[in-house]
Amino acid sequence: MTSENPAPNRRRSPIEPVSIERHHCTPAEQVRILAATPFFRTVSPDHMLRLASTFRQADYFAGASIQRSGEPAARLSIVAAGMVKLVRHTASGQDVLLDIIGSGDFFGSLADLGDLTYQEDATAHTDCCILYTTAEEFRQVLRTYPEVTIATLDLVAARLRTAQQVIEHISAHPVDQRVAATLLHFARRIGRNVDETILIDMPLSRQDLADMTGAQVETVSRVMSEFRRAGIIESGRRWTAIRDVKALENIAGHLPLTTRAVT
Amino acid sequence: MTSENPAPNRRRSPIEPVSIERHHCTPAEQVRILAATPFFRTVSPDHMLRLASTFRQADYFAGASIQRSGEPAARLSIVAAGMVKLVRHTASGQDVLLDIIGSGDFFGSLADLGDLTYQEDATAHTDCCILYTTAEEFRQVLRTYPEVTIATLDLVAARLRTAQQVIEHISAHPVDQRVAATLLHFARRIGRNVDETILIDMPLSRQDLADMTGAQVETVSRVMSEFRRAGIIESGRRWTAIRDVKALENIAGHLPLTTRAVT
DNA sequence: CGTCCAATTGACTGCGTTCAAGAGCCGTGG
DNA sequence: CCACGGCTCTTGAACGCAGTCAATTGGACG
Repeated sequence: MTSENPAPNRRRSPIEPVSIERHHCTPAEQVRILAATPFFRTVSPDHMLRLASTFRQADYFAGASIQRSGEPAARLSIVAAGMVKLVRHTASGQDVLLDIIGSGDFFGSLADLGDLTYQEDATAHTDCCILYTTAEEFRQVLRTYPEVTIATLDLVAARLRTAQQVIEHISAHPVDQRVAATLLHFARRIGRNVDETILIDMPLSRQDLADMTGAQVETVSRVMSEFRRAGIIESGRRWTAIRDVKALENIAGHLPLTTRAVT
Repeated sequence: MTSENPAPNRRRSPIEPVSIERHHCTPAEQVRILAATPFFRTVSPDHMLRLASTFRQADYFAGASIQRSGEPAARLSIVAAGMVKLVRHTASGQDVLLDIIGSGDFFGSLADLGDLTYQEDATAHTDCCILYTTAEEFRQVLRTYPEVTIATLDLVAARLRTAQQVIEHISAHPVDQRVAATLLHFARRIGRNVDETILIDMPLSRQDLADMTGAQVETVSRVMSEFRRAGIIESGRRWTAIRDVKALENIAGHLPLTTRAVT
């Protein structure tokens, strides 16, 4: 049987042509993307033009390194397209995956004086397009546009709250609950309703889930198999689908890792 | 034997008269304390006077509840004197202690729109004095004084970095390393050099350490006994002393939980 | 068709939790 | 001043969740 003729019991991958990520943005697109970002929603279009000119662009193929921990924290980066992994490598060799972020999200330095070096690696999780400015230039933007500073504060505060939620989960909940919460986290951010299920259309390996939940690959695999056997989820190479959100929420303890539904 | 005549083998508690925390601040002290806070360092004295008038004061005895998670996030609070515990109670009954903060630190709501209810309990860890303003008033302050917004952003960004460090530790390091890192965390914040040791002059129960490291009381007790037997630490009812910082740093993996030396 | 890597599953180990009992320390009240 | 009660802390012993090691499967791609 070919891929045109799916197996009877298992529906075929719901992401049709493996949508190719945009790999480069025109200047007009840059402005549009930046303006839509939580940072700059309040900025008027003409100011936005000048402001966007302080940003440069860089494209990366999946797997490429964007920034490395320990390097001087020189840039503030915003994801224009694609997804970026934020990873801390520990001395013991275990990786800690802080988050996988998408279009409109930021990473890098906010130019806090104490923030002299990057604390984590940023890697292109898919092919992606990054808009970046220097820490100093962004600092200048903050001084010029106070409403941007407030927006930035809200973004960082939201991320702090998420981080504290993660601390709670890793401190006090068993692995299956943490995996469930992580799946709901992505469902809320990028989930789309498809065929009575919530489709998470992104690569999310067992290793990724393990690094996000502070667990081992094998453990996550067992948990995911359990979920699959219970009819709660379904997953393929580049996607995961939640068939029974209620069940997942029950397992996660009614406490999803992120509240915001939109990015 | 009286407390004037210490036991031969064990030096007596190094905190002399169990210093009584100030329990109420005069208006002048309020202004001085607020002005010394990272929020308002850049504000000129005359502006500071007006600004301080938006704050009210409340005093709490040790153990008293200051805010409860789930309540509407109406206040931004700053610790004027004493120490405050920030705790999340989990459904399973286990507590997660996010931090114990002191003079100049803040907690509560930054008036982020999404931050509608408190995410954690705040409890008076010692007798303490809290200066608070409403979330709305503080929002107005941010709009009026952009440099305060930038300072706030830096504070929240620093706290985010600390939280991510905690995530790394709890995800990837065994309990003894986490306890060591937590002791160093407090040593850097409030440690004083006394008799070749670093004295952490605050109540810090095994339960507190357990809740901060995501471990159980018994496990922390074993680890601390191990440290004591190795001559690394010494501890009493209201204090902990580090005799061998290098050893602790080695155990923690040269990665203390906080970098800043001053509050 | 063969190679490579992710995922799965099983068996065993061990760190940390859980359960339980005892020791130390302190405030209180007789 | 000492005895009592309640608390935290400590230590021991057994259990269990998750980690580790190892072998196999399965899917993607050249």
